[in-house]
Amino acid sequence: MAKDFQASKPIYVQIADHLSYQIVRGELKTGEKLPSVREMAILSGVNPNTIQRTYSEMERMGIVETKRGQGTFVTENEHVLKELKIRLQNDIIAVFVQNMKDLGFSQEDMIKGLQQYLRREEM
Amino acid sequence: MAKDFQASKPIYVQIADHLSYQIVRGELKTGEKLPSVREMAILSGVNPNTIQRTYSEMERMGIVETKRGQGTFVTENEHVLKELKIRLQNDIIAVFVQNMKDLGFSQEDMIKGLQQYLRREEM
Amino acid sequence: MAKDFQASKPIYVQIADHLSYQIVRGELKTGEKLPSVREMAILSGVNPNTIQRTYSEMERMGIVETKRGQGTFVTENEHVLKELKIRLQNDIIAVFVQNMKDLGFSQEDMIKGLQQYLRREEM
Amino acid sequence: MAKDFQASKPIYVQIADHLSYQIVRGELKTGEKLPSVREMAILSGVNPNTIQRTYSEMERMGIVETKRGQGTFVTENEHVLKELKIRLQNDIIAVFVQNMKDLGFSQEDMIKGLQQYLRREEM
DNA sequence: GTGGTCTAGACCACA
DNA sequence: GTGGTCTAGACCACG
Repeated sequence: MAKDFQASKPIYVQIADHLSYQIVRGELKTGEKLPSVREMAILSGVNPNTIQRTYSEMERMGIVETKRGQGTFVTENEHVLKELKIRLQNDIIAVFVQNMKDLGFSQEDMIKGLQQYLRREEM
Repeated sequence: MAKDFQASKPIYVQIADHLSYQIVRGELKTGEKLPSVREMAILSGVNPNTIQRTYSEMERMGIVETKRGQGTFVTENEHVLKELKIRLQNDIIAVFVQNMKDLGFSQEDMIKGLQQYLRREEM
Repeated sequence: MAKDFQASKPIYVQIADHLSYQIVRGELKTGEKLPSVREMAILSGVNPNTIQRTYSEMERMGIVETKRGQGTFVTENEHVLKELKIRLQNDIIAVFVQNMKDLGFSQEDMIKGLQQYLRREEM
Repeated sequence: MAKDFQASKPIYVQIADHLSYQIVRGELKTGEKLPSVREMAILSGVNPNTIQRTYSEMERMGIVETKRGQGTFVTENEHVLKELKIRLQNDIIAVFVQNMKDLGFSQEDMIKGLQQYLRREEM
């Protein structure tokens, strides 16, 4: 037990997630060009191949579209973006629920705890 | 070089968190003896100094008590444990709320999303 | 015009197609273990990374399943294999029809030509 | 090294096939002059010797006729062109039948599959 | 052993 | 310039 320090997701997934967040939040707008593979590699401090894989995965998921010789662009398919948002939301909730469960909280506790937290924050 | 995505928390904090979780969940019971610094270091694959720091921090927070020549024990102060649970819960909720905010969800959305998720999971 | 000599598909796709054929023809049976990435790399005379990609793609398509530390296996999902056969068949027919069209044959000609060919071959 | 998958046919044969297709489809008309060896070499990005060989082969098959000092022309012998078309058609069908066989389809399956495909395409 | 990830550096096709 | 593919060699986690 307890040997999984740094058991982080693959870098190419981390970057994909990061970009997905930016897209969902509108920081990267629909149709907008992403940094080129090489640029992004420098920005992220990783090898271009890793970014290549990130972009490939995102294309496979329909989040971006690549045009040879032109670049990689955020899809304009709103449906895909909506699904993406739902997926990301689900992941967040799943982590939350798991953690709360681990702490021994019931479902009711979770909702109450969240409501209290939000009420406090509002003030 | 250049592989430090998601700059994880210091190892000694990670271990402290991990132990705190175990305590709150009752896997480590109140009054129970923790593994010695050396044992824990081997279990965690970490330098004993790191564990020393973990235990010091936890003692500072009142979560554990060390008795010279005997070892480190989970506190029997129920109030502290209760506070600990609340603090961990708070951290989880804070992360959740931040992530949901980043995705552009309102407070109302968060609660509704959570409720839906729990309802789905129940089935 | 006419500059696309050797415009062959990527090697990793060629190998995937080759394996798919073997699977559909039953030379690689359902549940059977494929050669390891390294073995296959030597057999094919390519870099292990290329085979890795081949296997990844095939897993993504559900044709094979990989078990960490054990190997890569032909799926036992008959439905997927059926779909695969249909897809491969479709590809073959599409090429055939395109070529025949290029030669100026009508749809009727294609069928008649095929029937004649088969009749001749039977004898 | 080791990149010769799908050992493609010799280039001079590829070019001959390509020209034959154009002739059969009427893009190169009977009696029409083909590009000179040097022109064709540049167009194809190939050594003139290779084109020379292409033209020689095609002459041997009676598909073209070369006139010293004038150039190379598509034959006006309709019979040869007819045979050429039949030969090309045969090659296409042979490949198709072989591939379908490899996939485990019977002769009946082939015809049915083709008919279905054409019917689908019509829509 | 297995597959999975990553790097470094190369060449290609497209525009 | 762009993305796409491939190689060579390395390290990791899993069993």
